Amino acid sequence: MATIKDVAKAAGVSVATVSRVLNTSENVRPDTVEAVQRAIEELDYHPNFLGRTLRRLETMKILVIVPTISNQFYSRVIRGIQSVAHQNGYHVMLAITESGLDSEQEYVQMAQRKLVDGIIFLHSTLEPERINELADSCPVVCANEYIPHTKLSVVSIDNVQAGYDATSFLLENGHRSIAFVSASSLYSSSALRRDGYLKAMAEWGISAEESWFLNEGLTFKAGRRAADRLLQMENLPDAVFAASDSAAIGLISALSGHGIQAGKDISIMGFDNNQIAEYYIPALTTVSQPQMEIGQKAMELLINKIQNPSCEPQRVTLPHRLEIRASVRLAPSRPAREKERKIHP
Amino acid sequence: MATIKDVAKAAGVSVATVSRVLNTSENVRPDTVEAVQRAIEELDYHPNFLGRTLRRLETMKILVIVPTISNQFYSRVIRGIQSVAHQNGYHVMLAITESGLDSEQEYVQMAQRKLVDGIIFLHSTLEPERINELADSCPVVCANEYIPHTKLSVVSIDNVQAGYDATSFLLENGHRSIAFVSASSLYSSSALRRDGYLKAMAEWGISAEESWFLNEGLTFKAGRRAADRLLQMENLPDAVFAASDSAAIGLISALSGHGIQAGKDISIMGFDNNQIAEYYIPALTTVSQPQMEIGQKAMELLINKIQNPSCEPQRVTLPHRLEIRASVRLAPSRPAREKERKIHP
DNA sequence: TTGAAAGCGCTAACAG
DNA sequence: CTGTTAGCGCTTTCAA
Repeated sequence: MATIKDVAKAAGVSVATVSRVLNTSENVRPDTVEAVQRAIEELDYHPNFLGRTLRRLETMKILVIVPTISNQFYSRVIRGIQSVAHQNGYHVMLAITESGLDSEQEYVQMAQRKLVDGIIFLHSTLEPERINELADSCPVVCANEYIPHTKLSVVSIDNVQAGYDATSFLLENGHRSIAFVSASSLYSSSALRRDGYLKAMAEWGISAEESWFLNEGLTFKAGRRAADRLLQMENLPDAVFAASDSAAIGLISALSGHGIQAGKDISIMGFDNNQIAEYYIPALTTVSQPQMEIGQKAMELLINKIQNPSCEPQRVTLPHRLEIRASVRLAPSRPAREKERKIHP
Repeated sequence: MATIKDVAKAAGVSVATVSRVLNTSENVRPDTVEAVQRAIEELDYHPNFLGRTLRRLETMKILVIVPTISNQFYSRVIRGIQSVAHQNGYHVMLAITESGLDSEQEYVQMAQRKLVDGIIFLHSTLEPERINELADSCPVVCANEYIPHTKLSVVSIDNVQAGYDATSFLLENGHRSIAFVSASSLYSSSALRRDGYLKAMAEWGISAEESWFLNEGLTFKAGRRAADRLLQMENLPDAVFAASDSAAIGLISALSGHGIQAGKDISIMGFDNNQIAEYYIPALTTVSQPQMEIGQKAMELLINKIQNPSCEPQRVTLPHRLEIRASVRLAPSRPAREKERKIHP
């Protein structure tokens, strides 16, 4: 491996000059530049960025902590992050915490060890104090989930409003008994959507029954479990609002195995508008989130924080949208043209 | 930021001793260890790994080049990679090349610049020569796709056999006119599955018609496009073999919009056994790949290559399996118990 | 416009 | 068992 020294020697200049050429800096005579470049070419030299990194004490890497990438919601947020990262010369490292294989704690150390310049949490199970500690020594932002008792920047939709809109839509279309499938309150988003759900129900004067809350989780399997519980009830609810498309699909699939058709015998509302929602049979009515934008904005905030560590944390709310398809039975009177209503925060 | 020097000073020892303690090395008196640890505690010292990295000239990072992470196939392979990486102290960086946003070339430079210790390609659009060049200066392995004219280790299923098995299954169940949806030959896996398809068709004395080859791609949208073409044919084929579950689902969804039911009016075979396959309606008959294992094995090969650069490239073939569900109509005579036949390479 | 030299933070011989 | 010392490869003052 040729080093900068070898190039300097070959070009008959000092390492400082080579360094200048590498960084396309000015103040080098054109013929010197050329000589250096020839030497680089001849030696097939590639600068070792570790040296630069150590010297500059910046890695140009950021860490994204994500529960799973099997869910399209996260993969789209990550794409958003990656696009902005790339535009700004950053590289993205992923910490997938699912299954506890990689302890979050362990990854957080990477920041303290200066292996990354910042962290984006797409979800966290760490205690707020630990996060605050971390945030004191390293730029951190949250996307999608809000971590209580911390003063971090966070970008997400208005989950309360989204839960409210989804539930209202069900109510407006004549559904009254509405079950709610979500993750436990480990996810702030789930808890907030539930608040929205409760608010809408209250407005219509309906008090939700205890049995309607199915905290089975957000996965396909969770949906299936929720279906099992639904099937054991005396009265099947009119509708189910699931806090993820995967859960909604698990639900529909399991119910269909018992001859219950979504969109006909029962209405199912999903959340996220994953690509499959459009292709599922029946196509899923769901709440669409601007996933790419969430990622992009989060990365922008992080870069801002890296460049200007003393800046104030921000709370960015992006718009969601109801995506009306076939899995929710509409009231006969409902006009068809109201296909996509955009709700701004 | 406290450095190793500060700790040394505070503990009244040399930096070498601190370094020894950090690396849990032997040969340090217990009370010295304790003194150092106290100093570390007091100063809230976190070692800066960049120093170590530069010194050891190894980053303990590997790069995974992947076309997309929105497809569950890739996310599972990545999980496999990550699990083995983690066990061995490596961290994973992702290069998502989809949409040409991140040029592959650019990422490959990271290896040359010593920012990563090795690369796993899940797919590549680089010319074979460039890959070979790269492989000369950096450990590289391929997973899933085979890159022709290169001498890299690669781990995948036997795609010819898988294509053959899937097609044979359709043939055995009475289907004769079978369309084939796949990506263009940019993906070696697609080309190989096609070979298997042709082999099976030939064995049954059926010559595939030109119009049966629908090289629309592997995405949901590709499946939809394939459906459009199917619908324009004079005679709808008996069955379609799609080289991905997403394409199969796009297909089924689009056909269903025209009143054609998969599993009844037409048979659809998918590929990959994504989680959705089980939850789709109708559930997808598909070829299951051991995605996690592919990733794990690839990472093992890479680590081996890193530790022993002169080792010979290997070709690892993992078993696939037919997953029989509802989207393929079975011949009446077919015994039900042959539910899962495992085919070893 | 260029070079010499001092590190970035850490590790690893080599002495003692 | 511990300290001294010489770098890893690069950038960046400071002089010349």
